[in-house]
Amino acid sequence: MKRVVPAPAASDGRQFADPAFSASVIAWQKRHGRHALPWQNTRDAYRIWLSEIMLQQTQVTAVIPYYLRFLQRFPDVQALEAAPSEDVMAHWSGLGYYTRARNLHRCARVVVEQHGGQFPADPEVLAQLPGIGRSTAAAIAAFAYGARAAILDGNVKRVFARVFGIDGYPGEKKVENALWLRAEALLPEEDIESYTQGLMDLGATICTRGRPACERCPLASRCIAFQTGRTAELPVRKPKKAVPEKYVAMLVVEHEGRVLLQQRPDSGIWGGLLSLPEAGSFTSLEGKVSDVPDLAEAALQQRLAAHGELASAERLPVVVHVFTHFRLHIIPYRVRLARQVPMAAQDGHIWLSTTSVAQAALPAPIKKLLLGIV
DNA sequence: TAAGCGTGGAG
DNA sequence: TCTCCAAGCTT
Repeated sequence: MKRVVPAPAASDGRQFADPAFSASVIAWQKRHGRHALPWQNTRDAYRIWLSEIMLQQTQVTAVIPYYLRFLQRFPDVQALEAAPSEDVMAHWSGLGYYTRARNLHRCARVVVEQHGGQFPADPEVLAQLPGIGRSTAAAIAAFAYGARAAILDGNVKRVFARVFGIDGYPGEKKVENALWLRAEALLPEEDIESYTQGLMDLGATICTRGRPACERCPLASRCIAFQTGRTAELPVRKPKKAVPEKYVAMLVVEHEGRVLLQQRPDSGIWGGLLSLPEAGSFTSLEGKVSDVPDLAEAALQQRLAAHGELASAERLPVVVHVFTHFRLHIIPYRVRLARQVPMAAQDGHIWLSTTSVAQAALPAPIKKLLLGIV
């Protein structure tokens, strides 16, 4: 005897389709959305690409001045492709996540060399380029070419988690897949630009993390979080973890109006940037803070043997810099040399004029430290 | 799959 | 002062 089996839920997300949803977003965006950001009102794929990369994990207000300076120096993909990497890194200095800058430069080369200087219109092709993932590819394709492609950034995740009452941390694969399914299913047939921008604008100006303005939200009547008083709980927070403490001694070696810097490796923190030479480092798990001076002194002597004769050394105040995943205590030593040993770019060392510090490809806290003392 | 990767603004 | 995390991608 046969049992009646309920039809399996469509795994392609068709059951989530809802034209009224996108209609609400589009109508709201046209009337209340943002229309004057520096990267809007253009179809220039280069400008749109640049903005999307800068905006990854970075807020609009932080991006705007960098975007304008970058565009002035590198007005098109050919200019960027032809530029030396130090120049590119210098214009990214302070914006963070520096892999983005190196991938940006790599991507410019690929676009010029393999795509005739034209960004592809197909999101799947875009997503093959360095630094461009699924969501960024969709945003570029939508804004530059009107392509029908779904984004899923932090704004969309927040809006969807609340409107559809989706539990679970969105960083979790299972939850993210469920969100992508909604994103694809809810795409309108037309007016992709307004819809895509509308989702971002809703998340940025109405459906904010704290104190969302639900009374002005066009989706409130269909929002599960709003109806059930759960806007403060959704989306589910990232599980908290202990933040490791790291300590590093850094050398501020000055001589005749120049400061000694060292190129950092491409991988790891501040990858590809210049920074101060280091002399001893450890995490809170390995040793004690009180050991740092001794570690530094020892490394100091070795280092100085390569670069000159030590005239004086002085401890500077500790700089604490907080990253997303650890806290760094920088213990700077100000060192003056009696004479400078002739030195080529060994180990990636360079002498930088102190008047050039503000323009250099330095990490934010190092630039700030140097500008305060040289 | 989850961890690594910056910085600054908001609350 | 402290917590949280933003227009995510890469390995």
